[in-house]
Amino acid sequence: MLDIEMIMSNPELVKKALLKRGFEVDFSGLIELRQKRSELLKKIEEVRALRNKLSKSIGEYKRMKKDTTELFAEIEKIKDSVVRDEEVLKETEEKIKTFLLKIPNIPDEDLVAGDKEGNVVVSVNKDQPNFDFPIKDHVELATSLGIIDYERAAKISGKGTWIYTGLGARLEWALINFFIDQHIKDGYEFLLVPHLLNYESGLTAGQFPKFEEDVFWLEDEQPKKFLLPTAETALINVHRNEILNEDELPKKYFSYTPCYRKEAGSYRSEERGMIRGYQFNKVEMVQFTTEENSDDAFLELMIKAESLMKMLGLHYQVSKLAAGDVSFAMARTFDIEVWLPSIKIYKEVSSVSNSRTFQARRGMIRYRNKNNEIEYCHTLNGSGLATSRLLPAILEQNQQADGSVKIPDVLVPYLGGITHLKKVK
RNA sequence: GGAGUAAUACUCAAGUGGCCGAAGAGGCGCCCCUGCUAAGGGUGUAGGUCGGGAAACCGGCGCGAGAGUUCGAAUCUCUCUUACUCCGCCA
Repeated sequence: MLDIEMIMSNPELVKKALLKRGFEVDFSGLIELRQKRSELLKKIEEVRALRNKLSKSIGEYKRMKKDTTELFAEIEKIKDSVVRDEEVLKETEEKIKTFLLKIPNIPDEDLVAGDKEGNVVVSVNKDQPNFDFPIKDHVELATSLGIIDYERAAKISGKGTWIYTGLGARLEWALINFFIDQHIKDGYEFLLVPHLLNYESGLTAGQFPKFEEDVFWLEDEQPKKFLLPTAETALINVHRNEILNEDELPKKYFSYTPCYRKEAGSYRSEERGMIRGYQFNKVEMVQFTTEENSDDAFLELMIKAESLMKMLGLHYQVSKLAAGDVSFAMARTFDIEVWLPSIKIYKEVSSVSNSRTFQARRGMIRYRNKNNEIEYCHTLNGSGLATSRLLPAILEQNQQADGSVKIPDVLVPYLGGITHLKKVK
């Protein structure tokens, strides 16, 4: 949520900034609502103050056994005068909130305007791998190595799913464990979080109200719950409605969860296999920090995510997203995209973002600074990393002429010393 | 899933309609005493949010959340949430 005071004091500037992400907004309605709110509030508070005073007097009179008829007559005069105003005020505030909740975050100044065509590759790790043999895509590889079972997954669940089998499951798990160990080493606290979240959590993270359609709902639960689309949604909400102390910041957390997403019918042929599914695995990092340390935290998350990729020895690029490609709640995002040789495309395996105070305002995530003032936290998140997309990349980038796949060295200890996945048929 | 109890400030806790934004204790701040690591005395301190104001300050809301009764609600009524206890079921 944006700071309403900022919008009120500079609507044109905010409007212009949002236009960078292709979001057109007209604040004239909001300004009117604020005006209305201000007038109503003044009126209502005056009447309430008078009423409180009179009520207090009644108490005093009664204790002194004095006659209260006059006071009651006076109170009768103002009693219902603002009832209607109170209703209108409530509606007005509701409208203001609803409006604000649908405004996306302001992109950082250094972002280029426009949609994802404006994304810029800011760095590249390693050269694209060269193959002196006809390469296979990850679906072929996974099938011939016997590490993924798509057909049985379709049988027991449906489309957009798969089963990791045998060494496939162990490889996926090795990735997750490797990441977990790295984050622990870097001083991040490991949280295993609920996967079924309440509405408020989605609202704070910025998924709702705009993207309620994109998640899976459990309608039978009352109040209804949704399956988290990323661990970020849970992690960001850990300190909702809390006031932290500055000296306990930054808070650094990470979690492993499956991510459940509807991905409404957007399958392209290039996204077959494990590139896009209803459920995928991801290790996610989150930081709560101060404005002062916000940019450093972003850098840290970036470096951490990249270092994981480097340790895996994969070819990837880092993209700085254009304003229009940055998601609703975020002010800036850098993506790490891994190279998939079969389709000659880079696919996102990590997204590092800074929401600034956007999520904190929605969820009242605050801290008390050294001067004893209350401020909003800055919240940041970054995948570290999305394992379900890494496995295909490892298969494709590390495939050998004989159809086997070399396991990245750092994962070998997690696989009981296995160095290669070998063909089973 | 059933039945019951509870939710008050940083923590514990008192408070069944007005004198309660809230006793008391701990904690924390300051001062004194003592002197060697643990104790004594005094004193101060109550959050948050919205609005007005240059400020001092004034006012609205606020005792888990929401609604209601009332001139007036921490206190009465209803709904919800959460925690605990017992029973049932279950990895």
